[in-house]
Amino acid sequence: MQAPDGTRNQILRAAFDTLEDKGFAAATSRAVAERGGFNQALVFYYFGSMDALLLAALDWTNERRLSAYRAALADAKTLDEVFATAARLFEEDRESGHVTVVSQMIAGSVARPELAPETLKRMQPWLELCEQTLERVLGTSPLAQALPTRDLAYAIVNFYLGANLLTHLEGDRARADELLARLRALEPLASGLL
Amino acid sequence: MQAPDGTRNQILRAAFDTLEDKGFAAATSRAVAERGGFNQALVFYYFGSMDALLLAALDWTNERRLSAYRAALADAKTLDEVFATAARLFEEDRESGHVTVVSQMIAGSVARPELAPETLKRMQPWLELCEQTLERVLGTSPLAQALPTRDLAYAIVNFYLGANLLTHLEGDRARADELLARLRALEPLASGLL
Amino acid sequence: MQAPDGTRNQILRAAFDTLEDKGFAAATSRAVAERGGFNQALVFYYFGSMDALLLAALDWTNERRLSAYRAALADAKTLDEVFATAARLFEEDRESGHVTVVSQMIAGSVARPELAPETLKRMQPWLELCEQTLERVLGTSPLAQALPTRDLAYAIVNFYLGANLLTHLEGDRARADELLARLRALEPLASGLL
Amino acid sequence: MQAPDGTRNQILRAAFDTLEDKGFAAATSRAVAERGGFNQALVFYYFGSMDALLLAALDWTNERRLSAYRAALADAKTLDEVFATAARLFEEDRESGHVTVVSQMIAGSVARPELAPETLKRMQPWLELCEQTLERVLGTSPLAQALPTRDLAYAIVNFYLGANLLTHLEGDRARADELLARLRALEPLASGLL
DNA sequence: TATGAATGAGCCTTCATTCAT
DNA sequence: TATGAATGAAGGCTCATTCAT
Repeated sequence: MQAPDGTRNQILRAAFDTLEDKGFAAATSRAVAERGGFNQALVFYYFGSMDALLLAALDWTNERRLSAYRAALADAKTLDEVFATAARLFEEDRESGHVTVVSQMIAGSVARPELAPETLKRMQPWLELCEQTLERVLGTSPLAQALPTRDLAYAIVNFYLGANLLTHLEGDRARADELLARLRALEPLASGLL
Repeated sequence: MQAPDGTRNQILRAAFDTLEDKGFAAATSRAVAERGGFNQALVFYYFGSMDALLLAALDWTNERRLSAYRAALADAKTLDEVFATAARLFEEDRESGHVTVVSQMIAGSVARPELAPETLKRMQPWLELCEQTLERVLGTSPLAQALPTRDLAYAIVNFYLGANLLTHLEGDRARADELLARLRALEPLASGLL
Repeated sequence: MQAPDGTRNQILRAAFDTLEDKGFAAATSRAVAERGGFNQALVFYYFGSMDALLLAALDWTNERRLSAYRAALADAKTLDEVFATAARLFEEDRESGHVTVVSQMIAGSVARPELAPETLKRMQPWLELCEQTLERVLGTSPLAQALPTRDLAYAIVNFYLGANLLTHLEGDRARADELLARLRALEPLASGLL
Repeated sequence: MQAPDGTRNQILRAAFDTLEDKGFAAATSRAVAERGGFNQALVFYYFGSMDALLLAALDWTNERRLSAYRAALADAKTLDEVFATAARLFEEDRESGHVTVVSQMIAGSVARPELAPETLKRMQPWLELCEQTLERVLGTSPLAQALPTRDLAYAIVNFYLGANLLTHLEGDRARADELLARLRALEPLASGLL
């Protein structure tokens, strides 16, 4: 009962973890196996190829986070609430390594073009969720007219990815935290524009 | 005078080109040598290691672009002019592959931690240039008070990197172009806030 | 009675088929299991090892074909009849893949020396059958005196194996068919020599 | 001066030797490197792939043997002389392992279909040489009319390949030698038929 | 009887790097 | 300055085989 498909999940976790703190180029089957403490051949037994494993790891984190986002954002009605919720979720993402894995997969897709369409496909739900949420909150406000929700969603996701890259490079999150705090402080101003 | 260090520059170019369209994980000494049409061992003769070459390539593009940015922005006094200039420069960056190389180096620094501090060091001038320019243009305007130039600079660079990742993944720049056009259209609004 | 050892035979068939059209070096337990649609471990459950399975597959086809040859040749009294019968049987062999499997096992025995004595043992009945048949038909004719039946039998089997190799390589049987037709046409000449 | 292209030839020799006494399925890059006493990666440095190396080894022995055959057969005018020469050349082939390598490559081409057309291409010169020689010696004799030289050539090559397989399996050449001696004794008879 | 999971060894190939020339 | 040759380590992946169930 407790852990059906235990090994498969173990591999998925190990792949995710490796991607997170060793990065795409170092996420080799050997590295994943070592991290997870299992035999290297199991990667291929369960997933067939490294590409498939990496994409499965992306799916795994995507699903987990998407449902968290959806659940949390469903209750957020005002811009204020959305800001607060998003800040918390984003914090969780960083904590869990989700954004890092996503950005590593995107960056890695340049070296491995076969991954690109698959990775892109997995980004779409985020763009849609972001757009829908903005639509609901901003509606037909002047701000949404100046910058359509579709474009704003794109900007936010871009920012989100870039922020992760830099944060990782810096090794600490102080500067990103500072920026986030500033942005949150802007919310009343933004709310005023509605 | 004729062509001092001709080969060295050739290698630099080849490394840059490879990073740009094959990505960090595929930027091997062999790939670079093949692209540039020279002997693989020359990489080590001139640069000592792949890490050093990659960083040198980053320096190379950084210097070129930084001086272009500095020259162009020096003349931009108003927010309007900065917007116009930045849009043109950014377009050049995308055209030349500069942003791609930067983001690949940043993403690759996760797999190769020795690169991280070096890569980070090479990002600082951009953050500074961005901040100084904002400072000059926004000065003590209300906008700069709500969002300090330092934070705004950080946000802009983040966005700039993330945008490149997604654009590369999508394979075409339509969506990024659209967003950029929208942002430019916001300038009068921003100017009004000053 | 119904289907004793159904699975065992299924494995045998799959091994035979795999040997026939993938060849010795590609006749892996996985390939056999996939071809037969059963679990890979069954190979070892029923046969203990791949070597044993391959030899069993050789036995299987050998037995089937040997009894067919014996039955058919028993009725052939004259050289004429032997020629006709052998041509038909040989055609069946090629159709069924028998010769291919035999030659693949022989060739593969170089890479896997443990197989060699076992494979050789399984070739003896053919040499004997061939010799006995020749003996019966050629008897003490001048031809048999010039080329003893034992040697002629050896020559025929050699030819038979080599012909299969080349035919397989060419991908079509046109040239072998042509040669066979020519040889059959020689029969009156040979009969005349008796 | 002494050994230009030394290593390349060393690899070729090692590949040939491995093919000869370990067989196709065991002719791995490691096995070849170990046999030749060089680094495994050199195989790929010089030949790019195992397939390419194996084919190069086939070329190597083919060229050596073909020129020996051509030189020797050029002087053979009568059937008698051809018989004597061929017997000597064939003996050399067996001594040097040439036939074994050829038959292993042919047999192995079943497992590795990409090799098949290349291997086949390398068999053509033999069929042609054999046919031309027969043509020259048998001319328009009754024997050549009963069994066209083209077909006879095909038969001889088939026999040649099959004989090698069986000989290898038996581990000693006694029986093949015996057969060969018998065939040579038939020459006066064949000459009589001209 | 049958199977899914697991493993250690080995496969071909590519890596960054060194070195003699 | 430049190169071809060479290497040990590591890459993804498949192998025959075992074992608990």
